[in-house]
Amino acid sequence: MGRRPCCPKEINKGAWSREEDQTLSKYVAIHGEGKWQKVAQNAGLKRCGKSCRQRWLNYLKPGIKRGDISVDEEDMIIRLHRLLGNRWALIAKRLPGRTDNEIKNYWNTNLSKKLQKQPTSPYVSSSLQTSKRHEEEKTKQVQVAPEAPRPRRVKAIQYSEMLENGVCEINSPSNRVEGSSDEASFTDFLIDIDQSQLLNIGDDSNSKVPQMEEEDHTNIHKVGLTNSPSSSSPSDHCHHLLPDKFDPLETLLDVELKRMASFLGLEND
DNA sequence: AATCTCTCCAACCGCTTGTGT
DNA sequence: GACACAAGCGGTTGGAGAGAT
Repeated sequence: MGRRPCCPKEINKGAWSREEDQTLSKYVAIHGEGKWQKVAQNAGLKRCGKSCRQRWLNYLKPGIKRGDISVDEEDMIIRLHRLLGNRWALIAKRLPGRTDNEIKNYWNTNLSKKLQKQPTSPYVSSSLQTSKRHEEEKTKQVQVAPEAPRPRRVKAIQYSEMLENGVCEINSPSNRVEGSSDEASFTDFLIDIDQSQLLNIGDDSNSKVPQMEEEDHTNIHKVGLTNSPSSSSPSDHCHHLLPDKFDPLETLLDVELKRMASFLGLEND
């Protein structure tokens, strides 16, 4: 009993023809994205649903930018990679119009080689190195292990009110384990945050993170470090649903990206 | 001109996660 | 809780084109 094949036997493989692209584009334009297996069947494409999805998302979807990755984008990729490791999808979300596949390919074909040639500051692009302003930055670059711990995916998160000492505790309903202590489920959830990366951002004494942001991620730090048995039970606090999905990783990214924006003179973006 | 080697990138593949029943 | 299915993700592969010999 092997794995059930995800695709019919009679499927096309390899490069997509113009006709196939048109067929897929028309179908998605009419019926929308999703249900990719049905897209493949209903549109009359002899393709695997996954293949249709990938073709659409990486190539046909309106707004996809192709080629000519700018210096700014390159810097962004380098810095995001330092922060996130090989989480191409997350990196791609921060680069409008770029796909995870393209960024991954660009990294593998260009940046990884480029950075290999710069062993002393592996995460600083050549453009950055030429800038005096970036000289400081260079000394601060810390290489992230390629096998940096993978953050968990987090859905809706509840958090308790700010405590008197300014510590915010986070509770994730989806991660709460029946029968386990609240502390355990907290710890489980908090693995989501790579503390070394947090510290990497936070201990940057030279960084000019605006005060508000400093407070923001200080709180996140404390979330990760306040998980002591002495802390009061989360059930003691009234929980509030955040207005929107709150993703600690996103918060971290925002902090880092604001730094980047300021760095690149794009503060108003 | 022919052949080989290298580079790039679209596409494939297997695994994980989310969701519905 | 178990299962099935869909979607998402990242590593890898293979073909096309460019450059070298």
